[in-house]
Amino acid sequence: MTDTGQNPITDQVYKARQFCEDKGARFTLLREKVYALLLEQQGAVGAYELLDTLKLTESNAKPATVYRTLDFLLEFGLIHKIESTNAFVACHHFDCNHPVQFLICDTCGDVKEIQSVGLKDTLDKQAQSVGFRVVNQTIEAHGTCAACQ
Amino acid sequence: MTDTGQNPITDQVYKARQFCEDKGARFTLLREKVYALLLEQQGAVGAYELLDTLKLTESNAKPATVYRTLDFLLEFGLIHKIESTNAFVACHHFDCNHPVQFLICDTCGDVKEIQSVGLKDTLDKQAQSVGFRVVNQTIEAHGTCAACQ
DNA sequence: AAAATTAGTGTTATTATATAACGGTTTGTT
DNA sequence: AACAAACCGTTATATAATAACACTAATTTT
Repeated sequence: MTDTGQNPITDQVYKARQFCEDKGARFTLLREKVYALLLEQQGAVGAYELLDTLKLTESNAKPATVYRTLDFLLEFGLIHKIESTNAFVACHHFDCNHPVQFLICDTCGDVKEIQSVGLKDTLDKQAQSVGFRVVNQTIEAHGTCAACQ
Repeated sequence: MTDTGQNPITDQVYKARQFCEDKGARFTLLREKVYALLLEQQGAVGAYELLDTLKLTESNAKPATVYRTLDFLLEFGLIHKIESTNAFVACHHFDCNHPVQFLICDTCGDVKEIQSVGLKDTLDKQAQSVGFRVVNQTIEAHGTCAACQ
């Protein structure tokens, strides 16, 4: 499989495989399928909704199947978890190392990922000023996207 | 019951009752008890942990009892939900109208609430720049508090 | 190449979190 | 007193996530 520029999802999956293998991690068929399913979604998806979709081709899939796979994808930054909705969303630029924040449209369900270093730094500084050392951040905004206004 | 300055929790409960009644909402005994229980905790508490505690005095309490009460308290801003841990924490200054962010210590479990207008505005602006209108924000930092370092 | 080790998956069961629905009771209003 | 609305008790169920164990595939060591 090569990056042909023909199919965005295929290309993204290819990039993900390269990324994993470069790190000595195995991008198995199951992991590829789950990642591809998430890429196909326009918004974030719950684990059980994802399971239902996965079952169409992997009839023996179970909750643990999905959660284990999601754990792997999360660990390598290929996907993100939206904490406020318990849903998962594919990440398209796992190779750059930017902080991440989400804009979640409550009307159409679309999730836009933004990468604001300024936002991250502001929170880090606020924390630092009270002696708190930040390890990771959850920043999610709910509202209405441009298209839905 | 008056604000005597003797017991911080009693005083806070008193303030909460005033606040609710000013808004025409009923601060029932159940709501008072749940709010008081949350005030007694040092960190955030899960709904079922709260239920167990509540059962000590309200032996007939059920999940719905707790969730309904939490919903009321959330609606009036007397408590907050920590999305990244599915836990609830009492708010001490529901009367001021500041935005809210949380610093969650993963070592001792303590939750510190901060109110940074700058942080809120930064996120609002970032969103605005891509045409997104923010209705509410979830900002939570995990890490290590000053005491635990 | 065989053995040993590690990583990944299948499967069953269980735990944790949250809501729906309905009936009865209390509170506030007319 | 009658009525309506809000609140609470209760049962059932939906949704989200993990534990534990056996088996298989891949990788490393010998």
